[in-house]
Amino acid sequence: MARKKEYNEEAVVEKAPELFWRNGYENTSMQMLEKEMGINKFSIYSSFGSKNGLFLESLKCYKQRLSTLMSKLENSSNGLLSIKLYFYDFLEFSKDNELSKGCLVTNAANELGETPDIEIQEALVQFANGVKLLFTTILKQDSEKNEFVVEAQANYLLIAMYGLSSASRVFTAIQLENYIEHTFKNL
Amino acid sequence: MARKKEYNEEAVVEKAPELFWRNGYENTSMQMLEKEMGINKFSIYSSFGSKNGLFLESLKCYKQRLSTLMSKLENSSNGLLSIKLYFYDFLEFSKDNELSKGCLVTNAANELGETPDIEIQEALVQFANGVKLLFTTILKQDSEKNEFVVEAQANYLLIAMYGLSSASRVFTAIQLENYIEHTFKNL
DNA sequence: CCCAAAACTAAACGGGTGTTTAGTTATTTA
DNA sequence: TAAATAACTAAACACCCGTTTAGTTTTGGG
Repeated sequence: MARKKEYNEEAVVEKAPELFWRNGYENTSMQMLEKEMGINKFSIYSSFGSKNGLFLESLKCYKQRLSTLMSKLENSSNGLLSIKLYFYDFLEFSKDNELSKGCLVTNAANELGETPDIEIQEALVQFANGVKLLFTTILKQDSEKNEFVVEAQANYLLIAMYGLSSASRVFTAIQLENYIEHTFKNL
Repeated sequence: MARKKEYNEEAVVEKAPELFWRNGYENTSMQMLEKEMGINKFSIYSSFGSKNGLFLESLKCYKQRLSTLMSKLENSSNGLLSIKLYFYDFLEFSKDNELSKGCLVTNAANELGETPDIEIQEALVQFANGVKLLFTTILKQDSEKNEFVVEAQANYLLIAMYGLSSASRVFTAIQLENYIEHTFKNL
């Protein structure tokens, strides 16, 4: 064997999501990542293979951070009210200054071009499936709803969440609160 | 005087929005624009000044195309039902293949970085204001709604439209239809 | 008819991108 | 302690970007 790494991979990768989240994939350069992560390009490439690889690891980090909110929802028992709270929690979670950074996953989806990277696309789809499943589980707490209603409402809420994430980067907190309240009035 | 232009500015600029719409601003290169518009870079620069200038002109084109739908809504008298129809009309308008290209304005907003171009930002805000004003006008057709309700609902519908545009690039037609129906359920 | 001016072509420009590669330093093991 | 090997530094790589510029062609007015 030989020389040891001077950095901890799991520690430095934590610095990457913030940049991708704030600037998007294309507008985050290796130069910025070098500076933010505190290691140079060679080390990034030897640890993560490519910018794409690093982004995929960043997605994992992001999901883990968001898992706090998702666990809270998963362990709640107030049905729709809990989901509404999740919407508000998400806004708080993604708050940057007066505006929000949106959602790393949604931002990445909005950035997808005509020929998207398959691995990234797959990661985004899986994340969406996870959120929808979570909504479905909570909605089923209300035994009055049959499976078709649950399916339709979960779909509705998934798209509403997607829209909220995207819109949160542009609209004010008051407007977003108004949006959430109206969104749940319809259920 | 001297030589005449071999192309018509108003004709060639019509080709640009499609590219920006489909690929976004950053992922549309001058090379692609040259090919699509059928004139070379020098001509583009002498007619539109810069890539930014061309994009601003493209936004104008896009607004004009969308104005067909907006006029239809403006001249309707079925209140909320007309707005719902506008949502469906928009999906049809933005249809590409099985998925949609979304909305050029929304796509641009989703692409905005930390220090956005002022002119572009202004154009996007003005567009949003126009849509909101249109929704407000239609909502006022229902005399039962006081001004606060109208304001809140217009805001809600604006964000819902923003979300729908963003989501339309990712979700299926059935999912989007389900979203629209839920959106208008309790207004 | 000729010359000035505008429109064209095409190449070059400077800079930034993601990625790779020499060359050096440090550490482990035999 | 010496050879081997992995981690580091930093420069170079090839490419693409938006933009400009030199040089040519076309045109219209004096």
